[in-house]
Amino acid sequence: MSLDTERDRFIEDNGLLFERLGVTRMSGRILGYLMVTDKEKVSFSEMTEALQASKSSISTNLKMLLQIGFVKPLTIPGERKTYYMLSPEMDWKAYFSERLEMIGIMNNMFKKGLTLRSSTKDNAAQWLREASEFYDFIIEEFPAMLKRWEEKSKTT
Amino acid sequence: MSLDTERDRFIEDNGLLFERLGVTRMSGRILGYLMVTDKEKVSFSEMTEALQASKSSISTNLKMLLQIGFVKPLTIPGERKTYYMLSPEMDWKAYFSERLEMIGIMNNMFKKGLTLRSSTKDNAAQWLREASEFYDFIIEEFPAMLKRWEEKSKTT
DNA sequence: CGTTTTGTTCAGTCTTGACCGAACCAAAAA
DNA sequence: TTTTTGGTTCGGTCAAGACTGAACAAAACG
Repeated sequence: MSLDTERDRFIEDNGLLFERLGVTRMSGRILGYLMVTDKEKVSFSEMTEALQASKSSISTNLKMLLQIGFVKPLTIPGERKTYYMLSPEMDWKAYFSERLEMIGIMNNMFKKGLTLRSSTKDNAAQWLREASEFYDFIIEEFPAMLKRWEEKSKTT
Repeated sequence: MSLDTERDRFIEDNGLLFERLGVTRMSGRILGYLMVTDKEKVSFSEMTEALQASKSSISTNLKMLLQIGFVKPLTIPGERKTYYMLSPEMDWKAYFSERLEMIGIMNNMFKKGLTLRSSTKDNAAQWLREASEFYDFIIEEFPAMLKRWEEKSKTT
């Protein structure tokens, strides 16, 4: 298999993975491209070219990736265009903390459900309490875990 | 606000939440209904009635919830129908472990990407390495965290 | 046996939203 | 000023998949 088709395959696979994760296929392709391209920085038009996608799709999805912090813009004096690269300052800790918010929302549903029940002793109430206790635990432990990461990565 | 519309609101909200999480709205409604109903067990037809949904939709989504382990079937001697309830043996630990697999798949992409690169020293390679190290860390730490939960919940 | 109850499955519909093309805009260049 | 470049935005299209309804099974009942 040629190197390029293997990379192309990787890019498409990443698109499909992102789709499974609930994000757009195109954002996965953009990130996949940035992961395997040999260019140290990539312009907007190079993306539309490489991925054979419309400017609007690249624009929208690239903006999302910038927003999340996966990708960083890079401008050069005397050059009009903006280049893009995988963000060297990517903060995985912050990213995961954000994702943790969904856990919190789910937990709120459990607690809310509990307040809506007539009985607080039957099976459903018990179930909700256990669910909420587990989520409480996760929400409590996760920051400590991320802190351990901080310590560990600081030493390298 | 009447109690029932508040519960109905909760059920719909749970549907919308599940949708955000990438599962079907209907599965969220079913689970939401089981969370707030006062019945200790609910039959198939009660669900179609309560949620005003088709038998096929209930059938499909209920099967999914049974599969994940959120819901448990309950049969009664001398009765034809199957009843359903929030599973008293719900294993949150196992559930979270399953979800962790997505992290593993993402991590594999990072590692795969790294092998496809010409250079292992440039920014993208560095980015991939850091990403993978972080995911390695999570995958390594999570089981210990779940074990702590085990210990903690065992004492109650 | 038929009939009724309980649920599954499958073809079709309808909605959502990702993506495209074209119009548009801002800034630099000419 | 006019033109070119780089990118955004907006309306429309198209595909995926969630949900429906109807046809189908299986098992209990009469």
